[in-house]
Amino acid sequence: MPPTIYDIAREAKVGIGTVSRVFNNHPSVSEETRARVIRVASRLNYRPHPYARGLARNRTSSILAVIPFFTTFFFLEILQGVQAKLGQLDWDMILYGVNHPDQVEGSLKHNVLRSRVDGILFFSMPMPETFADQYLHQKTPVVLVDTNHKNFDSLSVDNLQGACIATRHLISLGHTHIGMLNANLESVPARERLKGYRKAMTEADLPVEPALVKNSASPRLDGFTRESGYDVMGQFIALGKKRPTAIVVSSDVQAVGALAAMTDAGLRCPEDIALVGFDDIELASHLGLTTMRQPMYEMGVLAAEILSERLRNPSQEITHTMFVPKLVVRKTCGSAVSETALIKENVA
Amino acid sequence: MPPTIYDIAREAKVGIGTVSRVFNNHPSVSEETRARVIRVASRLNYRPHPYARGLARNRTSSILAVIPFFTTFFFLEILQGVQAKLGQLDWDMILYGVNHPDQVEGSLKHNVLRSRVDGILFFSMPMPETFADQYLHQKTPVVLVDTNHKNFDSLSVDNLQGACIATRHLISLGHTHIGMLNANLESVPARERLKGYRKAMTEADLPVEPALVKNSASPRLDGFTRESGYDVMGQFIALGKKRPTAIVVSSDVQAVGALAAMTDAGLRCPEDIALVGFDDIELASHLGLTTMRQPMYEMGVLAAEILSERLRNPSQEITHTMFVPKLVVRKTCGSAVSETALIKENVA
DNA sequence: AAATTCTATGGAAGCCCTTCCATCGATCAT
DNA sequence: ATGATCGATGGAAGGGCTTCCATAGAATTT
Repeated sequence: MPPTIYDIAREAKVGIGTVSRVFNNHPSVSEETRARVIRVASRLNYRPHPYARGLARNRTSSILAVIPFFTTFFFLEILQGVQAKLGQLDWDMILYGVNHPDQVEGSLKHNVLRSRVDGILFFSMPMPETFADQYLHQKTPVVLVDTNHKNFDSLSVDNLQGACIATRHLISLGHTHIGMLNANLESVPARERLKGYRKAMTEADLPVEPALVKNSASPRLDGFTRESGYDVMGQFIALGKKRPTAIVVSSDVQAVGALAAMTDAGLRCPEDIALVGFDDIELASHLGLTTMRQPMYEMGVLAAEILSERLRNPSQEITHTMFVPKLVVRKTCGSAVSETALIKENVA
Repeated sequence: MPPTIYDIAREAKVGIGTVSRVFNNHPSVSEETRARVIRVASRLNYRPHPYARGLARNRTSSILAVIPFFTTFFFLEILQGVQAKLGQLDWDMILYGVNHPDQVEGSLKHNVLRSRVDGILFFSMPMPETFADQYLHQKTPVVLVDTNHKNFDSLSVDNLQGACIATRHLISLGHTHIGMLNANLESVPARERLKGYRKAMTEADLPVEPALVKNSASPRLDGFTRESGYDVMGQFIALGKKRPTAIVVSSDVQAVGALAAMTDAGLRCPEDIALVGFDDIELASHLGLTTMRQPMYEMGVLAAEILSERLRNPSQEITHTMFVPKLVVRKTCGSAVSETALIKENVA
């Protein structure tokens, strides 16, 4: 049996209240007493029982991270950031992964409501209204990452701006015949990225040719898949000589498919068609894909910070923070990065 | 304020003991009473407070998963399996990621010992002896995944067998001049995989030529890196005409580097050199890499099962389970899989 | 009919903390 | 010296549950 606060109190010849005060850094404990208690506690290897604490304080010191297991694993890096912050705050992170988009509601119902937590981080999935109501009502703070809801703090990426930067990069390399390979326009990010592309083109006085703007119609993951990239790239290739010299692709996963389509058609990247991706998934560095990188670790840290802020002050104004992705130049736009340099990239 | 067991008892006109019994499926509650309690509870949206429960039962209904954030993310799939099982058992999973190999001990000390959990899943890292002692002493069950310790249950992959299967595959395709590109032999898996390669070669009466067995000397991640794959492949290529026609590579990450080295040298895979990888990381399917796949989801499920078994019966014999990886045939060994078929692979 | 067993139930005690109120001695102002 | 104030401390109450003991009544046995 691990020692309890009573054991410490007895051994240190103080009351339990004093021991508790020591462990909660309460000011009104004399230095001698504090030192004595700490000495005894560390001798007995005492650690406050988190559940007893939680019960008495009416908070759990743990938060729940709800992540999609079904999309790319880009949020793992975010989790690192989240955890870095949680560690400072002495919070635990309970992880709950949703396996399938359709299950969101069902599995939340069963699992998420069960565990009482101080707050929730909700990743990359639209939050079902029933849950929004639920959490709002029971006043559980929720921070959304990579998704949105007007009633909750959120962190997301400026897709418009990102696509704009990507397009400008291609323009700066001298391309004028630039296409956009998009995901399903049902998806908000896809629409935003399209706007960014349009904006950059217009700014540069380049025409936005409808024939060069293609998107997936696939409902699966809103078209953010390798297959959809492969298919849509096929349409571009079918344009023959009228095909674009460069394409802004709405995600790295699609870019992988697009590259495969090019290989199949005997086309070379970037010589025949240059590509810029979006996301900077792990794959991208391996393939030398030029892409837009989201500051994921930082987003994780900030997400945890915002959550802790809101716990401290529940009535503060709701914030929606936008991160602007950064251009990571590799090979698929024809810049002068050698394969060797690419390989070295991850060494540092 | 959420309702408590007292609210339910009052409303349902029973004692708190009865309510508790209902929620713990205790047999001696009459059907009418049980029904009435459940009705009231669901009307008031009652859920037992997990911390109060934990305190009273002296267990937490949560386990801790300690994973390395610094290696490849292959264990995410394992986590899916783990969670599938935990869900059935109504357990929570607290995630703790270690950011750097050197930090294992330090961060465990600070974070892991703090949270009381019923059990621990420890992934892919050698367990420091101090912790082994600690957990053994406080009788916290630990299950190791992808790592080993004689005093704890463990789940791992049969590296010898896997490498053997990979090598046999190359032999069956007619190769006789087969090399092995290995990681740092400091690493146990690397040594096992070498043994497997040797075994398959010997079985087939092929000579194991020292010149065709090369390994990384890099200490970083024991040479399981893209860079080391690139470098060692360079040595193979430098052999000129005496180079192998096929190579068993000790990990997919290294295979990616090896492929890059081949491209740089103007060699084609599989025409000039065929490759088999190991691990089946996400990348592998995108690159069409033939590789050895570990049944990760299943390992996760089993890990959780073993942990729950041990909780039920702490004195049972310690088990060490080996999984044999499966060969996934793609393109890098020259089998007749078209790029298109490859792309379709993930659709189903 | 009495004695025994069984089933269903109520609720006190206990799990380990935090927090608040009460107390005590010391310090300070008058 | 006296009353007021203050810092340090002890410990009861309370947080929401489980579990065990006690008990009432029904069912069974003698």
